[in-house]
Amino acid sequence: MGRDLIHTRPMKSQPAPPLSRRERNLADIRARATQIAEQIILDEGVEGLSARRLAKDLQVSVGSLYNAFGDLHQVIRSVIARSAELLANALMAAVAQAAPDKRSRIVALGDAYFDFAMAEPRRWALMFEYRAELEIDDKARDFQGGLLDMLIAAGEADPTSQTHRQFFLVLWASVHGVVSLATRPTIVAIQPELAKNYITDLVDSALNRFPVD
Amino acid sequence: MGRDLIHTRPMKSQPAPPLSRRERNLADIRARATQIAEQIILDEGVEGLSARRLAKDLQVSVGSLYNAFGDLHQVIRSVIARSAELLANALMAAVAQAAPDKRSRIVALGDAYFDFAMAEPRRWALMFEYRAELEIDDKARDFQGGLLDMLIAAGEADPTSQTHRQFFLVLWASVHGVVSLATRPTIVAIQPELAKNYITDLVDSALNRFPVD
DNA sequence: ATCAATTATGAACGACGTTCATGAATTGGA
DNA sequence: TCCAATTCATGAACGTCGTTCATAATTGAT
Repeated sequence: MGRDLIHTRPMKSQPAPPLSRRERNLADIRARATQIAEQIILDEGVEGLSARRLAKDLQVSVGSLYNAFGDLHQVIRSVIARSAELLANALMAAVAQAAPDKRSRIVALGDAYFDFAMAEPRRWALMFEYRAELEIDDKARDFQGGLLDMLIAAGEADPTSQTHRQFFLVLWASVHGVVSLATRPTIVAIQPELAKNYITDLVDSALNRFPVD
Repeated sequence: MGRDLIHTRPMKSQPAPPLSRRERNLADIRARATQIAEQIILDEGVEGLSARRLAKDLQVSVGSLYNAFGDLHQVIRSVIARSAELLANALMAAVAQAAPDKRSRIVALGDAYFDFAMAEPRRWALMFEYRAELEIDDKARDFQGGLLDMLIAAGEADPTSQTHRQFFLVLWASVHGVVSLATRPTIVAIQPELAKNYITDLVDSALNRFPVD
């Protein structure tokens, strides 16, 4: 199972940070476990992930896995954290490439959010629909607050104004809802090509009603 | 596209068709199992439900439970079906009590959808965010199509027009998204009292943009 | 080379979903 | 009423799950 598409294993070169062998091994296990767990979740959903299987794929004992993570939830949290980075990067790239007017930037954000979810629905579901005891997670809250801030910045709104924040929160929620329905096969179908129009409509509609300007 | 909103399957039937003792017992187990499973799910989420625990609470062997349901997923499906009835009833009651103009009716629908989710978040999550192998469920699709029909009727729109259907689908998706964020504690907070305003705004915004009238 | 501290290991524990042989109960026809 | 035939209830059993733990191996520093 050698599927290392990326060189995440730093071999034994460039020991600028004096990481002990133990620490390096621990970090290595954590990194590889996150990678493999992510692949399993993307392929089969979070239900397909198990400690034993992860350990076997890692060529490591269950005990070692638990020594590196303490909990299977922590592995999942790690995948969520990585996914948060990916989403943030995708959104930042979208605004960067968008035309410099705020309508274009907001539409670009909505489209990118939608594309991200449709490209890997299970990853999106893990981030926004996975309910587990890891509910009370400050990092998740911060991350999602960051998404909102990004949207507010794209809209050139006042990040300190509660009115503005709420306004863009509803906009995000609306796009979020379209994505939630679109990624769910059991729900009345939303064709992907139409969803983009929906999002554009939502943004236009929102901008028309934006308080002050 | 005509579909029954509710699949009224009377669980506990004592009427004319003479139910054999076996059938009655089977039906009784199914009804009680659904009831107890619902309570567990409402209290602890769907993760708290297990066949052994359900059987013990039912004072019945696991085998009997499997004889009545064949699958634990079927018990969950049964709870979902019951929840679908509850939501449909709540929405119908909301339109019935609303003022007779379409704006009031649509707002009432949105508010009722929100109230339903906030009153029992785990039930709502089970219906709309629970991802399992029961994905390909025609009944769920029909039910959700029924919800959309109800909304279209409340908006006095043309149920055969794809444009109208899509329009109200986006409206539903928007409210759905607000609910999805509001029921999720890890996500940036949406205060319940504000959410109602959001929904009203969404409806007004939608009605302003409604094609033709 | 020695040794205390840390890490790796996999057997073990209890709980899970599900199946199955076994025995008890119910049925319809005699 | 009785009796096969059919159906149902039961709990032990299977494999897997998350997690723990005594034990063995390995480490860094001497």
